[in-house]
Amino acid sequence: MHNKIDCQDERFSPKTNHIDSSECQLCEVRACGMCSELDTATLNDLRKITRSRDYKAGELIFSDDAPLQSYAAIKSGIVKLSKILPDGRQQTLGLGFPPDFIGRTYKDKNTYFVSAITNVTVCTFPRDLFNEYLKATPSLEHRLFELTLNELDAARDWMLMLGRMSAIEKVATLLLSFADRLYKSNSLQGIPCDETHFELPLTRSEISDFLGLTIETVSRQFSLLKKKGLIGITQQRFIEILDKEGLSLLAGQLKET
Amino acid sequence: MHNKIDCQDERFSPKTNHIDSSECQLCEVRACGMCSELDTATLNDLRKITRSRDYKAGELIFSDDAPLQSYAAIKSGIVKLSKILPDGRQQTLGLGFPPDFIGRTYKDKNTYFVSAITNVTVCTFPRDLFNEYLKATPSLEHRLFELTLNELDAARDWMLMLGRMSAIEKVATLLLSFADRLYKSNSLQGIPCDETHFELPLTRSEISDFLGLTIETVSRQFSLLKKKGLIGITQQRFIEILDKEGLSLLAGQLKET
DNA sequence: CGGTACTTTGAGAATCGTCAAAGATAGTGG
DNA sequence: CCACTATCTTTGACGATTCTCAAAGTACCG
Repeated sequence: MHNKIDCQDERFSPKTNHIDSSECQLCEVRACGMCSELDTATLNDLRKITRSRDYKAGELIFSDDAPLQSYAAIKSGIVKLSKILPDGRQQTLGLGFPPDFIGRTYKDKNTYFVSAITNVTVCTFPRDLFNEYLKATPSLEHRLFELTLNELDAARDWMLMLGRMSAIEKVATLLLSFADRLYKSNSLQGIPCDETHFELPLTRSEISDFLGLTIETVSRQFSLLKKKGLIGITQQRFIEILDKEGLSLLAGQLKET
Repeated sequence: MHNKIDCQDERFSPKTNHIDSSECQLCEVRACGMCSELDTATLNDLRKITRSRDYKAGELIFSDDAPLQSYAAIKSGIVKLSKILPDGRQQTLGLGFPPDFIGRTYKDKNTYFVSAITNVTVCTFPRDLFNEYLKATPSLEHRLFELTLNELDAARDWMLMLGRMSAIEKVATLLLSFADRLYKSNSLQGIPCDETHFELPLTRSEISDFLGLTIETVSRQFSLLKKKGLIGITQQRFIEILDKEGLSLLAGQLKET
């Protein structure tokens, strides 16, 4: 019985916890995540097969080859999706923020890795049971469809960046994107913040994997942006956007006037 | 009445045709496309709001800024999705083959261009009416969800290519991908073909937009592959794969032994 | 305080882009 | 049938951007 439910791959930290009903009501991502379309009864049913689980920064959540045993929804923290070429070259495909859903529905494998960038808490759902819910609950499938469409939009935006932008444009684009995303995410959770200051949750190495560059090139672009007075950097991770318009111009999404 | 149905943007070739019921039965993409999950009654309903439409090679099908008036399903031919930076740099996001669906559901705009690579025939559906069908028909939404997941998988494969592959690897990957896709597509339609000979439907310029390279670099990689004896080229467009394993090795997806 | 991991900076090399020109192909009209 | 043109492709020379390799600097943690 317990086996059936706790079917997360046990090679990685095996700790999972049951979810009680008050937790769902209090869940920060209840309103906008995959659960947002579910009525209380359905949510309660789903809750019974759901386990909460924590991952430390850097831990692997799903591998790209092991059969997918469960799906997950991010409650807090940031994850990255990535692919690796046989010779070790790595490309990050996108980031997952709360309340993103992770796992490839309708296939028994992910074709990419999912790993924790920061400490992460997720709700996990055993694959087989969740699939049955999905089949029986069109509103849930509808919500997942919408989330998937958003992911596809994001993937295509990054394709333009990867294929056609210079190193400096890529870095400027990433910074603007983070400023926006973190601001919205923090505001939503009631955390005081402003649009121009934020902490980059990624190392230079993670950034380079995301932008299709090397660490050194990324570092050079940061130095360049600082020298141009467009951004300020403190402690390597804390970014201040000093000239948002200038940065947007560099990012190449605005037409020069 | 006619306005309501023929709401395709009229700036582009305005010719549309009604679909009669026998046409749906004979449709080449009936079995695997978005219609595959629909029963006869639903299909007949949908058919009433559907119009067939032809586009010549090169024609624009959907723009990236005009409000989306209709969706479409590809019956024959190949389309490309692309984005353009304000300064004119272009990136192709993917190709659409029969029976792909085109158009962003649940948003009133595409964020990319869709244009015909070859001559193309599509079924078009007025947006408002189709949305109502979609809401009322979970099986249709399920099918579109599956197609979208496949698109997302494809987009992520190309992200790895765009971000981390060298020019020669990109070209090798593209050729292998086309050999496979065209072989499957032709086989499905009963067209005699083999896996090693095919006609590239893209110009060098379209290839370069797809791979995130320049025309010249693409051309040089073709010459290189020819010189290495991995491929043969006749009339610039007809490709013969002479050494599939060697090409796969170059594409970087196989581990060197 | 020392060790580890991350970041920055520099020098030189490789890859890819730019500019230019010549070669090939397809379509047009005489 | 053959020039003629427009478009696409190939090739070359050169330059710019990015990568590689190496070393020094900085932050973090016990």
